[in-house]
Amino acid sequence: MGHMLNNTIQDILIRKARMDGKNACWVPGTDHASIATEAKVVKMLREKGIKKGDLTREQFLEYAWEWKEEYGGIILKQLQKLGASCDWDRTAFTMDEVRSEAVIKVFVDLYRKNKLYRGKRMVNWDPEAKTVLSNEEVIYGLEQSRLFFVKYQIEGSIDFITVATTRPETIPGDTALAIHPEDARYTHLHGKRVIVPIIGRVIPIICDTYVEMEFGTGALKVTPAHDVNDYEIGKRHQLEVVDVFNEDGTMSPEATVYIGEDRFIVRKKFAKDLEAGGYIDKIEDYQNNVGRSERTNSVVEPRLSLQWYVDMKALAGPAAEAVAKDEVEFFPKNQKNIYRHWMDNIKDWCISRQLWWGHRIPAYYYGEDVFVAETAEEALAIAQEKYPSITAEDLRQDEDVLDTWFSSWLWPISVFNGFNDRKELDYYYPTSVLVTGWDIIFLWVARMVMAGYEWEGKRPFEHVYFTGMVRDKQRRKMSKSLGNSPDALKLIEDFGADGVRFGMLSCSPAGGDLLFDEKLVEQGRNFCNKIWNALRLVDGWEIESNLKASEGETLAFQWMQHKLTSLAVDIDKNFKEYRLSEALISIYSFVWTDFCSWYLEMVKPGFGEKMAPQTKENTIELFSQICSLMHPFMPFITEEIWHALRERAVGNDCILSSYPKPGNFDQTIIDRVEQAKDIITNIRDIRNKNGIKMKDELDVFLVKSDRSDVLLTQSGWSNICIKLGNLKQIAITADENTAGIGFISGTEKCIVVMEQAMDVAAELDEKRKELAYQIGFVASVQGKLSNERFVSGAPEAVVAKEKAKLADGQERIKILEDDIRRLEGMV
RNA sequence: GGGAGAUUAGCUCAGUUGGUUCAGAGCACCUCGUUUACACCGAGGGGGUCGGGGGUUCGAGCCCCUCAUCUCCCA
Repeated sequence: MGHMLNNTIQDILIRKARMDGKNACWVPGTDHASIATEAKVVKMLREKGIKKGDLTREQFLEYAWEWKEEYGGIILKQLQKLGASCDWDRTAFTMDEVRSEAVIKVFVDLYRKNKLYRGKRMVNWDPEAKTVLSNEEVIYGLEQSRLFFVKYQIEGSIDFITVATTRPETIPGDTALAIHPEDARYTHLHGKRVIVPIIGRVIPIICDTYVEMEFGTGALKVTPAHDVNDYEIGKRHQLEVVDVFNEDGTMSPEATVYIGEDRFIVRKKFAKDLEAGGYIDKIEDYQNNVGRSERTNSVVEPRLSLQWYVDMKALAGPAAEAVAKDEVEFFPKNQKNIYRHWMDNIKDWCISRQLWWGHRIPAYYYGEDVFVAETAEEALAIAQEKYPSITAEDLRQDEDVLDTWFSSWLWPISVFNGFNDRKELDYYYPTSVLVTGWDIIFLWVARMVMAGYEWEGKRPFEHVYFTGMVRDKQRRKMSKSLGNSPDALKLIEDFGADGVRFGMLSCSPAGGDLLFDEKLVEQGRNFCNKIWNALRLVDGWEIESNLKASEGETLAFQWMQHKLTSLAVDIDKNFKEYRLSEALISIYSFVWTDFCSWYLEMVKPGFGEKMAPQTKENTIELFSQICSLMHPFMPFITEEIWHALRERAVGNDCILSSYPKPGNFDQTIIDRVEQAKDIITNIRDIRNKNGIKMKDELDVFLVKSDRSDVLLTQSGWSNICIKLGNLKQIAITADENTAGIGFISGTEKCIVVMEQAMDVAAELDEKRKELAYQIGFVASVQGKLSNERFVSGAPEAVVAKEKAKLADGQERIKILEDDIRRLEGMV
């Protein structure tokens, strides 16, 4: 679902840009997701009874490519179903030829610039995938485990010191026992040594302030090969490093016990042995934070290993500055802080992955020497400078592949083949906008910015729009592994692509998470249905060529035109700030409420009647503009309607129509019609409350005033009121005591003439409430205006507004008081 | 432990630089509806002390402080 939201947003932006007349280029593509894919392929092979170890690298890759061909297209297919208007013939893949070449070039380039190195580090190791994981790929969670209190005998003594550990299986790797230097309980042990239970190794007791005196017994076993902190302690005290695990999480020969057996089985067995040997003091239930691989869910093992690293400090500078100075602008803004914080604490990037599916590292070894080159031949040539006699067979290429992100971070450049050919790059780079989820701001966004400055010296994109995460109703992130993601293609089938797009977007402000609910796409579908029915209505109108558009129809059309322009102003603003959800909602309400519920009703001919050609033409024009307005959000239905509305020349398509532009509009026309709507709504309410049927025609009067005169002289104004209010007439009266139910619209007193008895008491009650409200209103305004500091301090326009409010309020109070007096006389 | 953010209607969320009594949308809810585009609908309506407290200001949902609750990120 994340993909659906993300791509809906990208499609909206690209369609809008295209309709604005820009050369809009959207390159679709996928990455090779090395860990996930390799895991899937291994699993598939296992189901076929094939073990990865039985295959050569080449054989395995053949299967992997097959798998990729079969399943890799799913995302792209979903995109197409969703209506994504990509430049499909540019479709790129991180492992295709162009992109692979870029990866290798970049690796070599960084190596030669000394920004890439090989080093031994403690890494997050996934024993199931047999690969290194980045911090971002490890998920920590509280898990129930047991805390073993193990007794270590002091050398040359019968005394013991007890150590608490959750991992007894690492005891064979212990090379020291650490205590806090100020821990009074253990002062007498300074300089002594202890014997590792069962193993028999004699190890020193060391003092280190890292030890927490309050935790466990205050004594810590140190296993430098299997714990990040222990490794640091080990370095400080020059401890021996004993690696007791193999790469698949089984015990290594160095462990000397249970060699080849799995770490978790050994944990149980070894604990039993300890117990049998009398080494266990006690065992407590314990909750601790356990890291698991995001891909395989196996418990991550800290492991010491030789890996390739990118020197991030060498790349971070310009990238950090670019975002700080908004040269690369983030939407929403708050992501800036998160980015800065990460940049300030940047760590080197481990890019080796112990997998086959990916770009094989272009490093070639001869003994202890490393030669880095784009090809084996080139590497050989370099090697021969030092060792003239060696041949290609003597060089051994690194077995590992590169982290997938090491190819993704080049995307803004590599999709244009920019490392090879500048033609397209010069035209399209820097790109305009990147749309992505905030969860990969470090993995992807930050690194793309770095790569952009490193190789192009320029930002890769101007804007980054971070979408929220799609979550289920329980606020869990939707993911394939959780299985809580609805089937996107099924959703599209059930609700239509436009319905799904609408639903996803209508509730998705920039950066805010989206709680997915089928109700949302249902609303989208309903909207599509509504528009479609509007088309059916307009389509069915028959014209009578000698009819002229009525004044009411003309005013209705003008009102819509001005309102549409006013809407275009809002939309333009919303697009500039990436407030797409707001833009969509404003269009939704314009189409459903203003166009369907009001405009179409204003111009709709009576039963069996025909319509003026101009009115139909106006309506089709309006509807076409609405199609353009909605098109980026709902491309399918708008295109369909665009062509159903009228015959159009080949190539005259909604997708290429010009997006309605912001411009000047006449607020007066809008306001007058809005007031007509208000009056009509009031009349309908009065009908409702008094049980007056819609088909009973009513007389309505506006009490004479300058403003009511203006309204009634507006051409077409009364026609609209009469039609939608189903009135006999709407006219001015000088008699404010005309019998009937009164209401106020703006500052106008209106009276609906009643032929039947009305509920005077209820009417009075309502009027009194209204009066109380108005009195409060006027009092608050008066309070402001009588405040010397407000009048002198606030801007003139604000003061003027307040004065107008006061006058309006006083006017309304007067009308209400008169009306109440009149009603009281009727009781 | 460090950092970021949130708290507005029954639910999910808007509310842009403080300026209408400004509190808004959708869904849900209530009343009415066989007018031939649409019940995936129409007309109308009810509903919130903007988490608590304090402050700045002529004016606070918006700015500041504080408390409470929650979420996320990093270690």
